[in-house]
Amino acid sequence: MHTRKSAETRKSEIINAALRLADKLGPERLTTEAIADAVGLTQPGIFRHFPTKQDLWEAVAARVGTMMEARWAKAQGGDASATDRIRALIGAQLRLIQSTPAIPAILFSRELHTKNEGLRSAFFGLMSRFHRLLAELVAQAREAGELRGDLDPDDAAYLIIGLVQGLAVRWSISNRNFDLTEEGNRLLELQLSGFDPAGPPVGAGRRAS
Amino acid sequence: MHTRKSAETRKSEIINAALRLADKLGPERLTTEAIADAVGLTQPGIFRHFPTKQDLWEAVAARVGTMMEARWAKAQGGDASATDRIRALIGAQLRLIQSTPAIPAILFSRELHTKNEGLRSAFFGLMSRFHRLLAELVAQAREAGELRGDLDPDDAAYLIIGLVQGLAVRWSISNRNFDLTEEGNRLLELQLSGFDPAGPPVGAGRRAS
DNA sequence: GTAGTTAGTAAGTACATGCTAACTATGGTT
DNA sequence: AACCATAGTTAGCATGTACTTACTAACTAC
Repeated sequence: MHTRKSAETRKSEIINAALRLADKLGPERLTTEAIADAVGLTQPGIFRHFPTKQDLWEAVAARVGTMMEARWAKAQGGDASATDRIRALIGAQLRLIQSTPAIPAILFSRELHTKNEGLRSAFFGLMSRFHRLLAELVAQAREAGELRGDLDPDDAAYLIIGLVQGLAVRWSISNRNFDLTEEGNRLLELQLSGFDPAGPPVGAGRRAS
Repeated sequence: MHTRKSAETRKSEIINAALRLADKLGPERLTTEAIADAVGLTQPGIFRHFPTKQDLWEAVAARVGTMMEARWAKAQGGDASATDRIRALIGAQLRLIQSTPAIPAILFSRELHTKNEGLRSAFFGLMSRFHRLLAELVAQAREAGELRGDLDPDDAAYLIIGLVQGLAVRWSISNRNFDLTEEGNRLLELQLSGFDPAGPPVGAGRRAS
């Protein structure tokens, strides 16, 4: 009756389902039953692959981590300017959020973090790495004269990350009624224009319109 | 045996406890039992004051709403420049978050929102009003020549809100190991410097150090 | 083809949690 | 001082959910 698959593929399926459902239901309301249904197993079948639900969450976190790092690495490839690499990095992050909207939900779920210190620190580490990456790019761009020389790379990176986070939050609570990457690119250009060494566009001192 | 208080004060105590515990446990893990313990009642005693838990959440949301609007209004009073009113508004918001850290947790809790459409739209409305307020201040500052004339007030307001949200998130998942308002003020100054019509500080075109 | 391993199932346990029902006792009003 | 509206209690129900146990059937090695 039941179709039998290798543990590897099943684990992967379960993690995928968890990511999909964590978005649909919210991370805390994600039950093993819901996952089992989605994946075509009985509820206890989940525990064949993950001894506890916490283990499942850790696997999900690991998956999210590798997804992110892979995209970050790819966005760094090539020999574009530092500023363009910032654009690429943020673009990659926005596309990832768009394709896997559970990520911010999990990342910022207070529930998971209070219950699960391991997850909290894992995500904190992820965000720290993202920040470091961005700050380095800002420093490079500054060095290359593409950005203001008085810019603190750490703070500039925080502002850019805030842009992404604020956008993700707004996207989520607005029921996703706008295009994430489009809006994100516009805001990023505005943010970068504020970091421009040449100052704002010509004629910006007084109202443009 | 039990001390008996007026329904008014008890309701207030319950809401306070809910706010404190929503921060400590996460909004979704906040149980009526925990609230009852904190307030010195038995668990069913809560239901004497709020027929359902949803009613409690709505009362909490209303409280948060009035808290925010009161602070916003106060931060607007006086005859400071538009830019300084932006500083005051953001400062007020940061202090509110610092004194009531449950607020971002509740505001962005996916769980509450999926379960409770009323809350979702209430908070969405709150955030929209905040954004409108900020955007108007930006527009005024632009009009007064304090900010770049090419600035889109809506987008600029989104960036500033992102700054606050990103900060709140980082503060939360870092276990609050930095001073929120201090960090916030520094980042706000950086953000505003990017909106300055005069461009970046003198000598910023190349590395300052 | 038989034996051992393991993915899967059925049935059920333990416990948390929102909520109800029936009763109790406090404290302001008369 | 008696009254009584109501804040509060005790006991319990219904439901949801992580996890267990004991078994079954599919795949794999010999």
